Amino acid sequence: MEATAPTLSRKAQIDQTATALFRTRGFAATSMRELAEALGLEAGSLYSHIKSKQELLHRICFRLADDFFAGFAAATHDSAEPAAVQLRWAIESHVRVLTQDVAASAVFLHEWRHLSEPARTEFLALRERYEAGFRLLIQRGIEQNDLRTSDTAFATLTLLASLNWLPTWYKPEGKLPPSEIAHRLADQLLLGLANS
Amino acid sequence: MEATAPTLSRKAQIDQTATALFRTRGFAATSMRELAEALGLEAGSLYSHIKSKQELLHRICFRLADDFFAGFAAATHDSAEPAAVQLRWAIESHVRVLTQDVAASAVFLHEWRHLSEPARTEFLALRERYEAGFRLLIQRGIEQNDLRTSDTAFATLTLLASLNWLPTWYKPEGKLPPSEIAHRLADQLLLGLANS
DNA sequence: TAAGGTTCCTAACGTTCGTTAGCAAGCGTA
DNA sequence: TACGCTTGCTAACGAACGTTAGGAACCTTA
Repeated sequence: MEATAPTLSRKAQIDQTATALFRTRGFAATSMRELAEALGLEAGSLYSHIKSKQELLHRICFRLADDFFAGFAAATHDSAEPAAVQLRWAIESHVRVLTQDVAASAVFLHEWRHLSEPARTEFLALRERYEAGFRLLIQRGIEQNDLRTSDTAFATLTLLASLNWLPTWYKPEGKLPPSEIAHRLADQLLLGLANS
Repeated sequence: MEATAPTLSRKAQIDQTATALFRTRGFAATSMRELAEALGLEAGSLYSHIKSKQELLHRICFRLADDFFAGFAAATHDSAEPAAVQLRWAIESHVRVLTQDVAASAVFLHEWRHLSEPARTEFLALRERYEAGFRLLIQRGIEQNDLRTSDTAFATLTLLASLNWLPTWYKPEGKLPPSEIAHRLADQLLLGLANS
């Protein structure tokens, strides 16, 4: 068992439906019977495909973590580029991952608390590593005199906060394409609201 | 019954403990037995003081909504002031409410989904009204040539997003006093990260 | 002392929860 | 045809859930 690619279709379907339910009702408030009904089958049948409810949450959260890291790595790959430019790319990559799967992003951002140990601790460590990446970019941007802020850690949190609120209001069918959203977000965060 | 001020102390104690638990474990994942144990009594005893678990969530959410509106009204009371200044005050008021009771703020921001109807709909309407207040300030700031943005609604969402992430990392015992946090947040959001 | 209110208890209710066991139908491959 | 794999079913398990009923101890006020 656990070979390369058997039984991926039905499992993926369960993941997707679970993601949508976890997003709107929350992990704890979503029952396996609800999930089963949304898929058109009985609760017990789910366990032919998954091991537990916890496993679903685990897969959703860590898959997205992988996506964020991959995007960040790509955005900061060209280290010859100024840090401020790399930061803008990292912001746009972050937004791209968020908009690519809004439901999974919302779960990733809000439902990770319900991960059982040791996954929860592992998740938080990953999150911290990711934030540290942004912090370093901002720090280097300041050294290169392209950015300014009184508190790097503070600025990092605020920046990611703005980005991470996106899944609460973003609608894939909205008029703004993800790339445009990413661009505007980066503009507003880097240039501010005030007229110079 | 339901007179002016009988039995307020124990009830308030329950509210406070429930707020802390709802924040860390989430509303759905917090059981009345857990809540009772945290207060040093049995589950059934809670119902001498409250009507239901739902009532607890309702009170927490709507009390904070009141606080936000009161703060906003005070911040924008002097309509002779430029909109950009009123906006800064409104931001600082928002941060003040958030930091005054971080646990309740976190519940307000994340657990309102579990309000049952019609409270949930009512809550969302209040939230929209509050956001509209900020939107109007930004709009007027643009007309008065003190602010600039390509999309008012967009800027409003981003601004509130930065503020609302605060309860996830703010520690009352931290080195920065709330007023300083409010000031820095307003600065970063209004002036941006980039060097002019 | 009597009355009323507050606070908390024990015990239990009906329901829902995540999960398991055992079985059967359908499938493609040998 | 026979095999193994996938997919799904029914039925049930023990546990936990929110909530209620009924009673007891305590405090204050009359």
